[in-house]
Amino acid sequence: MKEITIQQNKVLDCIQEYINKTGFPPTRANICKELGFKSPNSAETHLRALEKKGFINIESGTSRGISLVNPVEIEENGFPIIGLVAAGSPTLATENIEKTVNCPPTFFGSGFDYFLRVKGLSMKDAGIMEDDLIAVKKTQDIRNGDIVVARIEDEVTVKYFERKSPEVVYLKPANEDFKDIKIDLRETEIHIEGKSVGLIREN
Amino acid sequence: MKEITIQQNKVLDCIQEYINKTGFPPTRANICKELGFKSPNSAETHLRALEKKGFINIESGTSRGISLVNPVEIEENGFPIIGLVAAGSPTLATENIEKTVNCPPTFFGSGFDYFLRVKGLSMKDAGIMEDDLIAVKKTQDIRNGDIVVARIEDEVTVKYFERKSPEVVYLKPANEDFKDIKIDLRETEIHIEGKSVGLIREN
DNA sequence: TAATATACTGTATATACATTCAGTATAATT
DNA sequence: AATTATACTGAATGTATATACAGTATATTA
Repeated sequence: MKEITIQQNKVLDCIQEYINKTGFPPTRANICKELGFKSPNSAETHLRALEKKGFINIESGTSRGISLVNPVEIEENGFPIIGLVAAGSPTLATENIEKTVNCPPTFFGSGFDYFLRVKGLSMKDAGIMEDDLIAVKKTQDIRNGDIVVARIEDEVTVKYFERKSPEVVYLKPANEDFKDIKIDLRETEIHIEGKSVGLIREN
Repeated sequence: MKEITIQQNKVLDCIQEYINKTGFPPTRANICKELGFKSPNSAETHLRALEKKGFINIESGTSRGISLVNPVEIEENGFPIIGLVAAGSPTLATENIEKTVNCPPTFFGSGFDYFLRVKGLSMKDAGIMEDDLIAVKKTQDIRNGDIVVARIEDEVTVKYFERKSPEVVYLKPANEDFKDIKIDLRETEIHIEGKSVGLIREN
């Protein structure tokens, strides 16, 4: 964004005010009237300068085709959506990323790392439905009752976490059609990928 | 604000989307192209109807002189959260806004207008839990099975919508502890505030 | 039964508007 | 010394656009 002159700034402000007042952008003639110009070409040249400097867009051949280029997104906050595949750890490898979602990092309070697309209805009673996006925070700081993204061997699941003893952990679904998964840590290895800190559903 | 027809609502949505997309309102021809009309007069008559009913203003003799009476675009990307109170229509009045959430307008596909904080568990089996935020799109274009924000008298609820006949509408909860609400339109007036197009849960 | 609202197609036209060309003038670069 | 950018007036022109008029058709209301 280059520097702007005083007159060009007046024109820019004029456009903004006109839109606020009427709901649609001004014509060249409108700008002339507002700023006291006597030729539509005065407005035209200023508009071209503003376009060249990146402050506005002008749709060619279109009446009132002026649109303001707002400094757009302050931060580019793209968070990846990862498909929850039955096998394998959710990785941030490009091939596993469906797309990215733009939202503030503080969207779900303390922060999160990625979205996981849920398959199945094992957490139905916790309000987590098929194809919902869980906001996952990578952490090992898990407490009983947290909803965790856990991996056993190559299987990744979303479940309630409950530690019964130093050796025994339960992964509990929120759906009576599914059974609790009991894990004896002396026999089976379990990896906690993170925990759910929020949810997004796209209808 | 009188009632609006489905076609008129499509035109209204079209205007809103066009403004969001381009920054300026559409011409009659633009609307025709978007909605598949073959005559500019199709758009014209709808516009006049919308003006008569108070949804838009039309500046006479002015190109693209359409402005929305209820511009939902409050800020760049700030969407208000409105508490679902038992009494009264959810309004965008300042005192009803808990806070605003920043996210892209296209977060849930086609766009939405505000968030509604859900009270109660009547939509539990649809994965809508207490204190969840429903993304609500103001529209009258409702189909059977849609989750709607409906108002009967002063009571606002979130339910499945199902029209049984021209006179009978059912509002169905997604929780066996709650009963279907049967509404005879000849006796009771029902206002559809909008429909749910998405959901956010903050853990 | 007539009148009105909705929902369109299709044609026509005055004018609102973008845009180019021709100038004048001053200040800042190269 | 020659460009280039800024800052305007003034006139000209093609077209983008609003808008009226003439129809067709269905549904609702008085």
